[in-house]
Amino acid sequence: MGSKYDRIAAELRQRIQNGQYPKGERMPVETALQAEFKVSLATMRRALDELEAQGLIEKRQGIGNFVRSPRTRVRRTTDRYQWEKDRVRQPETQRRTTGATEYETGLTVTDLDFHADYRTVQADDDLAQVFAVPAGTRLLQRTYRTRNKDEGVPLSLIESYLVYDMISGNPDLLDVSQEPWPGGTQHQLFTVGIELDRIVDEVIARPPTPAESEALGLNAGISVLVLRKVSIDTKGRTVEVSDVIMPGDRTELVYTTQLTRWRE
Amino acid sequence: MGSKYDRIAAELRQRIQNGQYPKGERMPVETALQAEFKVSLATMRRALDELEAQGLIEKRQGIGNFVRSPRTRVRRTTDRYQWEKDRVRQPETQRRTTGATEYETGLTVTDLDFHADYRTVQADDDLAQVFAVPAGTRLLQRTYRTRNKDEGVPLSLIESYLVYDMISGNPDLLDVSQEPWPGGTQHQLFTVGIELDRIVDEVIARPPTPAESEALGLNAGISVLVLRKVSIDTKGRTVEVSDVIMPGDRTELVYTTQLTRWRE
DNA sequence: GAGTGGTCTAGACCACTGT
DNA sequence: CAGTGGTCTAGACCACTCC
Repeated sequence: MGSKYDRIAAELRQRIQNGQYPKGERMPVETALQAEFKVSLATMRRALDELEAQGLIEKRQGIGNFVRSPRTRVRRTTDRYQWEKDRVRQPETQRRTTGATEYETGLTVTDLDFHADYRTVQADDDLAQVFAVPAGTRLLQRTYRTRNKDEGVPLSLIESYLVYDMISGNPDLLDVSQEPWPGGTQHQLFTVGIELDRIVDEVIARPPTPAESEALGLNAGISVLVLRKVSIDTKGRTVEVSDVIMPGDRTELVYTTQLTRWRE
Repeated sequence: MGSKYDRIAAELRQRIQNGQYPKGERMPVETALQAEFKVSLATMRRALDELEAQGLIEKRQGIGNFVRSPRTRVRRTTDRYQWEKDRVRQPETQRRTTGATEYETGLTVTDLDFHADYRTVQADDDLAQVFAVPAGTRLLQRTYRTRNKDEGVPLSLIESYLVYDMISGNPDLLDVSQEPWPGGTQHQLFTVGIELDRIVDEVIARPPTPAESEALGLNAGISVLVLRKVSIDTKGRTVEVSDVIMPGDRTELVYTTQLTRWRE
């Protein structure tokens, strides 16, 4: 804590907070700061690394170090789970047009970058346990990337798993060229007679793998939010497992827990 | 990507994954690795920093670098919101004894480290907006730390806010010495005639502040999960806002969304 | 080409841990 | 005390961005 770079980082944090280095602006160049604090370049850079890891600055090679403005986060609410279910039994024309904007951060047609990819894989121990099937059971693995229409960077990386034999009754579901499927996964399941009872989301945060960091365009020090979404049908079977990787600095998850009223 | 430290980090990752450096064990000392890869110490350490940021190793000064075994995560489910509500109207003896173990990761009596701290503060713009009150409104701020009985490190840092005038009808609620309150916050609210209708959780991940990093004993590169829990009563008022800071590498949040059945 | 941040070196010394 | 990782220096050269 008493190290030079810690004290320098603290001082620079101060300057950012009191507006001496304004949000979005470039900071003094490293050699200037080095001279001001009378330390070696390596030490100066170490201090700046601290600030980067705390998400306070962004380093851009060849240009400079910039004070970061807080990221606007995309809200992902779970209202859309019910909303998607309600749409399932509407006619297709309806499903295609229903205003998806309100839920545009979700798995809706208009904002998916459909480089969707289908594979059949064998359940590993982890997935076998969640689906309550033997390891090695054939699964359909679907890989998606959602992308904000405006930006180039993906909002999330998704891997979805379905038990192959549970959905093979409708060959269209096994065909990647059918994507995007109007009405979403719940409608796909509906075509093989499956109705969802509930969805369980498990949320963790962890450092990104190098591949995830690359794919999501993450800055150093930013974690990913990992959402495992488990869909359970009215017969109590796990019918879909979906792993969603989201950038930690651009995501906000919202969950509403409705409580039952007390009896009078 | 083609940098030396990246390639070294990748190679070491390999060795960890294939078990050449077993989980929990000490890695070769830095000077040995430096000699093996024929790089300077600084470069070697940079490679190891990468692995640390990815949560793969843990550096312990004066001892060595250790391969990390994956953290066991504490699950925080939202079932306990309803569970806590159900307990509210039970007699106190009941409330004190009901097995809290099942929900021990939550705000229950047995696992709270009650260095609770009460202050009255004025609502800043952020809180004023959430409570839908004018900025400057008097709030009761309660600060907690939950601590696992086994370990020394706090599991979470909590700041809870209540509108002062909404609860001042029961002076006990303003008195820190009344903590821990059997039955939890929902029971406290019950004593001033408030029944909760729903709870909205907003979840984000972000790098820790230095203070949080210190308090939670976080390793470098680990983010915190921040949960803002907003409690809304049956009259539609926001009655409590709670900010919970949890270590990203030791926490798992679980949310269940119940869907309504289709009409036959 | 000028200016910026990124990588790397070789070496010194400090701080912490266990014996 | 010996052995470990942590900090810091001074300087060289590379890679990227913009004019």
